[in-house]
Amino acid sequence: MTDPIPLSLARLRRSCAECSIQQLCMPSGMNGEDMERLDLMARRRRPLAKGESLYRAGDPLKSVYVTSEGSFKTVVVNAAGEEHVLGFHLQGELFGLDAVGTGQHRCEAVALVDSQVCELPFDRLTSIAIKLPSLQQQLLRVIGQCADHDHDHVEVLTRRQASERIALFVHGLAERYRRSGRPASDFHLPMSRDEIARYLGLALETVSRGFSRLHEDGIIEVHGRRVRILDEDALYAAANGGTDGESPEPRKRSSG
Amino acid sequence: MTDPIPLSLARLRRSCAECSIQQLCMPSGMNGEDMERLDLMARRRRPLAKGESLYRAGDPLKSVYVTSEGSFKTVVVNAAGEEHVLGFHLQGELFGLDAVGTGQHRCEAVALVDSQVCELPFDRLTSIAIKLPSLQQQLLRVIGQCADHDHDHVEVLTRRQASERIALFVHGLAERYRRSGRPASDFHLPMSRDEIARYLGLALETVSRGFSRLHEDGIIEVHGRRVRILDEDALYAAANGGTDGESPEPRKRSSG
DNA sequence: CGTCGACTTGACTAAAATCAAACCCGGTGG
DNA sequence: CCACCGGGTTTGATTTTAGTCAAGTCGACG
Repeated sequence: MTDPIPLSLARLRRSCAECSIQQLCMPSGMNGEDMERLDLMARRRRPLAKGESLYRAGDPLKSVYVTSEGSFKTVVVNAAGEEHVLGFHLQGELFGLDAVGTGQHRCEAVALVDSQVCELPFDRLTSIAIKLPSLQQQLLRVIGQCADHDHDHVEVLTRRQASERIALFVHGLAERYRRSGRPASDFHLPMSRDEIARYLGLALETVSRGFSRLHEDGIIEVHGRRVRILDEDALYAAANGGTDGESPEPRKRSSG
Repeated sequence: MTDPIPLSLARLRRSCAECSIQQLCMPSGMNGEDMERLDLMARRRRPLAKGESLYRAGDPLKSVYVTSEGSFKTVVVNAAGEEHVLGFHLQGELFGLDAVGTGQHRCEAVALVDSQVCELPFDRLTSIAIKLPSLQQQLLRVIGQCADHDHDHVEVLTRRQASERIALFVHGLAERYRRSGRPASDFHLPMSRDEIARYLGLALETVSRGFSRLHEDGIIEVHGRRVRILDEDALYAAANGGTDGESPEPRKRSSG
């Protein structure tokens, strides 16, 4: 593993500016003392090397986390020993809320690449929220948005066609890159085909074929983990049964 | 549709005693005034006839709800016009939190049978929570538990085999009935095969076959919507690849 | 008693899983 | 510099599974 990236102050500022819960860390209606406390709290950053776990299933809820550099996956291992991927957590995104319900984490969070998290001790967060209605509101909203991610996941999983799931997945990633102020139509996948497959409930070969097919159709360009979206509308159409960009008649596959 | 059930006081008390968010309505460390306000708030009950919608996608967040009688489903209709079922909400269960993230409901809630909900205006809930730390804690926990339901749904959907999804679904229902103090191994499904199929991401015929198979195997007894669990361990095993109660060799299908 | 809707069952078809083999690329060492 | 290695990825051939189409059954209700 390579050494953890030394944290540059400029990068830190940028990552905070792009953070999904920026309003938690720097709410406007906050007095100096609270501000200072929250600032201290949120500053606690932690580096993780690729493959390292931030928490594991069964760990007690201590903190929630925001990816400040890199990316994470959350996984559960079922009774049969298979790993299911519950989510990917890109830069600026909050995760770790799976423990709020029971007080214990239900899944394991693993760094996909060398990464940094911003750690938010949960009890401090709630104790400040009690004093600060706007923070409480914001906290609730952020939690709600995490639930929305789960709903998005469900939406992907209920797509019948594998090709639709894959297109929707790529489209969703692009959306999230855009939201965090990063190029949305040209990016590097932090996760393997296998991990995508375990997220989409498919075999890894099926995922690979799906990517190839989108490439063939001129919707995206793929080269390993490098993805470039050529036609976002067609991608979205492909995610919804291909009623638009796709030809309704059975496609001719190559020349044979 | 039949008339809404007239609310009996006895039933009301019972349903409150079994409610998942009972601690929200009757927290212990609460002064008299708060108690009274919360009581008033929570008492607002509303009957819905089978098929009626409680809210629709796009509706602004007003309240969250607890099923006090009957049951609900939440659904989204996708671009292709297909209905996907996101969840079922049995007696005593909280729902409607899908609007917390954006302030608007993302899905529609429909009564599966003639039902009653206990309506909790969200702004009042949060404004009381600000004054009452224990309520805030509890509120967060309850929201977290709703997110857990979504995770359960994901877990079901990532099961490869249709039979596993179905077994896990039945098992999960039993769990929930048990939790709400109802018979857990002999119950009546409030939803149709079609609705189960749309929840599990399967064709309704596949769901029907799955039930029949569990019946054949002596794990459950099914007669339409009447379900009786004969062997809970085997059911759980069937949900996890059937490594236990199931025979590993290819099964002989009946006699002919 | 007939009708309707929900459910079940069967036969066939389409799709994705599986098994298996190549491929590409970055890194390593000769 | 080039041969070799290994992980991740792509591609192909085959098998298994669930979806689709279609017919039939069951039960509730008018």
